[in-house]
Amino acid sequence: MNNNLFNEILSAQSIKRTVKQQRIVDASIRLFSEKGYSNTSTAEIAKVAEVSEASIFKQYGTKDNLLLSLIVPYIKEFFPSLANEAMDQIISNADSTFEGFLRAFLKNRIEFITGNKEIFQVLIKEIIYKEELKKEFLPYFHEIVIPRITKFIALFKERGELIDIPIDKILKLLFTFISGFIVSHFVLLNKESISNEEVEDVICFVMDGIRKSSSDH
Amino acid sequence: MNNNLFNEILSAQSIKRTVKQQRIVDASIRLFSEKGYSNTSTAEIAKVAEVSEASIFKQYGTKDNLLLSLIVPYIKEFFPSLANEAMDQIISNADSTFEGFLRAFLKNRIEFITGNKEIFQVLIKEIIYKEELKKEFLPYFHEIVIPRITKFIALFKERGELIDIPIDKILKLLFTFISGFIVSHFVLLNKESISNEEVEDVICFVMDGIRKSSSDH
Amino acid sequence: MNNNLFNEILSAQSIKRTVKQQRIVDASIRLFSEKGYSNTSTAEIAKVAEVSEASIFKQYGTKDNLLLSLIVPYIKEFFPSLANEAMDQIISNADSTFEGFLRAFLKNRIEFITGNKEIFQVLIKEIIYKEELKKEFLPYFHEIVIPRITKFIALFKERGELIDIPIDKILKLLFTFISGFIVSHFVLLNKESISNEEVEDVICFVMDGIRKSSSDH
Amino acid sequence: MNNNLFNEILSAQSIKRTVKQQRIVDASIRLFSEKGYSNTSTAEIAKVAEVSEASIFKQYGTKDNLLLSLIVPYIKEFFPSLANEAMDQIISNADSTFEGFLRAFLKNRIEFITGNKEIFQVLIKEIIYKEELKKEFLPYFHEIVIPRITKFIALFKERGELIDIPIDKILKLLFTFISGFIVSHFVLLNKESISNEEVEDVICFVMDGIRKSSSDH
DNA sequence: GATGAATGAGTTTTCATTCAT
DNA sequence: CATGAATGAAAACTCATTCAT
Repeated sequence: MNNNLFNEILSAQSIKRTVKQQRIVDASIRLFSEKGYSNTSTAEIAKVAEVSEASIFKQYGTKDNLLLSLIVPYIKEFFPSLANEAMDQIISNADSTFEGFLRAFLKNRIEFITGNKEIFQVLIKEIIYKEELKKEFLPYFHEIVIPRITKFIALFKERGELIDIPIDKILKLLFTFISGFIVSHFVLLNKESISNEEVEDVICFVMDGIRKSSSDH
Repeated sequence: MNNNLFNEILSAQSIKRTVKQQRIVDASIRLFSEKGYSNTSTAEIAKVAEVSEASIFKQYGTKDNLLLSLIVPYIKEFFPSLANEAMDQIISNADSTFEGFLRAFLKNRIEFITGNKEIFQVLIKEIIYKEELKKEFLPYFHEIVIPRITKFIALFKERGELIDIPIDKILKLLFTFISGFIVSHFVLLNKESISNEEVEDVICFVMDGIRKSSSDH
Repeated sequence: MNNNLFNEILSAQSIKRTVKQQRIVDASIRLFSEKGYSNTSTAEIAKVAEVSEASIFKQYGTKDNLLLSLIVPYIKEFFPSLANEAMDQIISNADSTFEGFLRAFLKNRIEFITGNKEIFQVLIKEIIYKEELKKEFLPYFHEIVIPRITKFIALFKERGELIDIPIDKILKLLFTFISGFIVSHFVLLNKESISNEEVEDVICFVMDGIRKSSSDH
Repeated sequence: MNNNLFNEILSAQSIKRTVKQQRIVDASIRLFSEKGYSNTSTAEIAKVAEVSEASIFKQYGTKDNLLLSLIVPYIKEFFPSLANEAMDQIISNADSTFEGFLRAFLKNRIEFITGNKEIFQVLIKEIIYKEELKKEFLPYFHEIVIPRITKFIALFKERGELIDIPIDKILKLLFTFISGFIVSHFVLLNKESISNEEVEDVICFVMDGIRKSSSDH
C-alpha cells in the first residue's frame, strides 16, 4: 500500500511534472508547513525551489490556487482511502471487534499522515483560516467519512460491543478525541510518528476510559 | 466569580485604558480572531477602532507586540486561575471524586472561554504559527498546569479511582482529549458555548470509554 | 472668468491638497497626456512627482481611480460651465444670431481647453478605451449638453436662421464637425490653441459650407 | 471592387499565411480593436488564436512589430486606393461636380472602412499614442493624400464651384469634418456602417452649411 | 513551423512603521 | 495624547521575450 500522496496523484491524474514544477510543490509544502501560508512569500518559494516567481504564477495563477492545488487532492485522498483498502478486510475478518477496527484505522491513518506529515500540517493550519478550504473539506467529511464510520459503529453497536448512547454522540466523542490526539502530535508537538505503545494507550482509553474498573482489584 | 479577561487584567494590572485604547484592543481581538493575525493589517484595525494607525504604534510599538499584549496576559490568566479560585475548594469538598473534579474543571474552563471566546481563538490560531508564543506558553504549561493537574491525578489515583497506568500517560490522554474537544468546539466549529449535556457526555466518555461494560447487560 | 479646472475644483470642493499631493496630480496629467494611461507606470509618476509610490496609492487606492479622479471632475466641469456663464448672456443679447452664438461658444470652449490642454488630451485618449469613462461621460452629455444646445438650435431655427432639417440632424452634424475640429487640433496635432482666424473659418464653413454661393459672382 | 484589406494584401504581396498565422492576425486585430494594444497581452492573443505565444514571436519578433505588421499595410492601402481605382473615372465623368466627387469619395471610403472596421479602429486608437505610427502615417498623408485631394479641389475651384478661400483652408476644413464624422461613427459610436441618408446629410452640410439660404423662402 | 517551459524585469498594490505638528 | 502625511520594503502578479526540442 502506497500512502505517499503525490505518487498517488501522479499516477491517478497522470500529471507530468517537470523537475522545476516538482521543486515548486516541494518548496511550497515545506515552507507552508513551517511558517504558514500567510507568512510565506512567493519570492521565498521561488528561491527555495530555485525557479523564478514567474514560473510559479504561470502554473498556478495565484498563490491561493497554489495552496489549494496542494491541499485539495490531499483531502480527496485522505478520507476515501481509509476504507477502500484496509477497512473492508477488517470487518470481514473473523475476530473483528471494534477494538480491532479502531487499531487498524488508527495505524492506517497514522501511517498515511507520517508519509505526508508536512502537507497534513498545512491542511490543519490553514483549514482554521480559509472558509474556502472548509467548503472543500466539509462535504467530503459529511458525505464520505461520517457515513462510513457510522456504518462501522452501528455494526459493532448491534453486536453489543459499544455503550448504549446514540451513534452520533459516540462518533463525535471519538472524532474529537482521535483528531485531537493526532493533531496535537503531528501539528502542535511536530512529532515524526506515533508509537505502537501510544496507539495502544489511546485504544485503551477510548474503550474503557480512565476509571479503575471494579474487576481490576 | 468574574471570568472576563479584561476586567481581570484591568483590576490586576491597574492599567487605565482610554476609550480609544480600549477600542484598539477590541478591534484587534475581533479582527485577529476572524481573519488571523497575518491577514489583518494595522490599517484595518485603525479603521475599525476609529483611531489613527499612529495611535496603535504609539501604544504598542509594533504589530507583533500588539498581538503579544493581547495574548500573554490571557495565557497568564488562563491557567493559574483554574486553581487559585475554584479548584482548591473542590478537592477539600466532602464528596470529591475525580469525576466531580473533572466536572468542575470543565465547567470552569468552558465558562472562562465562553466569556472570552475571540481571544481564545486568537491564542489557538497563533500558537500554531508563532514560536515566540509557544515560548511564552510552554513554560506556563509545564510549570503551572502540569504540576497542578498531576497533583490532582495523583491524589485520585491514590484513592484508587483511576486506572493503573503512569500518571503522565493519564495526563497526556486527558489533555489531548479535553483540548481537542474544546478547540474543535470553540475554534473549528465556532460554537458559542458547550452545553451541560455535552459536558456530561465528555465526562462519561473520559471515565468509562465507549465499551459496553459487562455489568450493563 | 476662471477656466482653470483645478482652481475651480479646489474652490468648489474645498479639497486641500498638500504640495506632494498636487505634484502627484500634475505628474499624472502630464505623463498620461504624453504617453497614455496604460503606458505610464505608477513608479514613473512617483519619480516625476518626487513622492513615494505608496503616497499615490494611499490617496487614490488604485491607478484606475487616480485616472478617474483627474478626469471625472473635468468632465463635470467641462459641459455645465459652457452655459451658466457665457451662454445665457449671448442669447439675451440684442444682435444675437446663431453665428454669434457659435462664435461665443467656440471661443469659450477653446479658451477652457487651452487652459487645461493636457487633461483634455487624457480625456479624449482614454474615453476611447474605458467603458467606465464613457459611462461617466455620456449621461452628462445627454442630460446637459444636448438639451442645452438643442434649445439654442431650436430658438434660432424658429427665428428662421437655420436650414430646414430636423434639429437632431443639425446637432449631430455640428457636434461631429466641431468635436472633430477641436480634437484634431488639440490631440492629434497637439496645437497650443486655435487662432481667431481659424475660428472664423470654422464658423464660415459651418454656416455656409464650401459651395460658392450664387450671389458671390 | 474588393475592399477587404487582407484579400488585397494577400494578392498584392503574395504572402501565403498558414492557418495558424491567419488566426494570429485575426485574434490580434480583434483584441487590439476591443481593448487597445497596451491592454492586450501576447498571452491573450495566443489563447484566442489557439497558437503558442512562441509562434507569435517566431513570426513577428516583437509585439510592437505585430502591431505595425497589421497597420502599416492598411495605411498604405487606405489612401492610395482611393484614387487609382474609383476617383479617376469620377473626374472624367461627364456630369462631374464637386458634390459628385464628394459623394463617390465618401461612399468609397465608408465601404472600405466598413469591410475592415476593426483594423480601422486599431489604427485610430493607436495613432494617438504611437509616435512611431504617426511617422509611418504622416508621410503617406502629406505625399499622397494631400496632393491628390488638392488636385481635385483646385480643379473644382477653377470651375467656380467652390468658395473663394485658399485651397489649403478648404482642405483642412473638409478633412477635419469628414475625419471627425467617420471617426465618431466607427470608433466612438462603434457603428457598423453609415447610411446613404447620413452621407447625403454630410454632403449637404459640407456644401451649403446650416444657414437657411435666402432663396429657400 | 511549432511549442512547452522558463524567466528578467517590470507592474500594481500592500503594509508596518516613522515623524512633524 | 493624537494624528495626517509620508514612505521603504516587500508583497502578489504580469508580460514580452527566449530557447531547447
